[in-house]
Amino acid sequence: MEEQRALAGFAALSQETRLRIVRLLVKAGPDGMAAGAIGEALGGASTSRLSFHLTHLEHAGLIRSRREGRFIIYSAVFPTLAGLIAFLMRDCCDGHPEICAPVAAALSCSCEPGKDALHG
Amino acid sequence: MEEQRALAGFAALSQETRLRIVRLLVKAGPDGMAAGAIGEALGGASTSRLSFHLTHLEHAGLIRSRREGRFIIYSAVFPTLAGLIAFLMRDCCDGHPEICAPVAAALSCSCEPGKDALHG
DNA sequence: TCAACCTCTCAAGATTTGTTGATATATAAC
DNA sequence: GTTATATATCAACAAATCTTGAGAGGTTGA
Repeated sequence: MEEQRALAGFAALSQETRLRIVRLLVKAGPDGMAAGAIGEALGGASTSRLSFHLTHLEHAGLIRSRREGRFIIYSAVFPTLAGLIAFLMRDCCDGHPEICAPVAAALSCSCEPGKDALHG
Repeated sequence: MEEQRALAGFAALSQETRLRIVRLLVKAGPDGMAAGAIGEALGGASTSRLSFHLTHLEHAGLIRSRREGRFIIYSAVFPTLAGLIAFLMRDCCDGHPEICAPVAAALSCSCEPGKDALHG
């Protein structure tokens, strides 16, 4: 990932409504959620405001959309999220694994079956 | 990490000068760098501009400072970086490890000795 | 075709953020 | 104690961003 793309990603995540949308979609997984359902989950944002932020996030590559009937379904783009993290931490631990270990540990959630984030 | 703190963190990373500073300090590790050295590495930012961004980053908890003689040394705060990532990806893979695996892989740099990020 | 539904686009105003240049504070060297 | 070095603070202006409200584009079902 190059700098400009990373900047766009972090800028997209730096706004309350957008951060909530992304977290919602991260939890929703590949199925995603319709724009209206997202708006409801956020406690009722106006459609123009919601659309503004969804467009912003999509342009940053953090989410993508597909049409299903009259709904538009949004879902998280996990590789972009991964790219942001990788960009930020690149060359972090050159020769000193213990330095960025807490960062790596933050991600060892239930992704790896049988591994416990707290006690693994 | 709570939402407001995460927002502050991402906002801090969403600006070109600040993102460069953080990456510089992530590479520098615990030793950190003096403000002046950071400014030079950035290609010469005015002291007020540099100070503005360093203060912003410190307030967001992404970096911290200590005085050494007449220098002020800044260094990255890795746990905060880890917290940002964890906040973003929390509950990401509930029952579906394969979904956020690429995100976890992005961090399996040389942190874990003997593990290769590309082929591990 | 008409009506209902879901979502997007646009323009205007309000707010937030970043830059600049001047000045202030703190430490060190002479 | 005077000068040089290193960094922080302040005020003013410039620029980017967010919200609102009105209206338009597609899609579905009668």
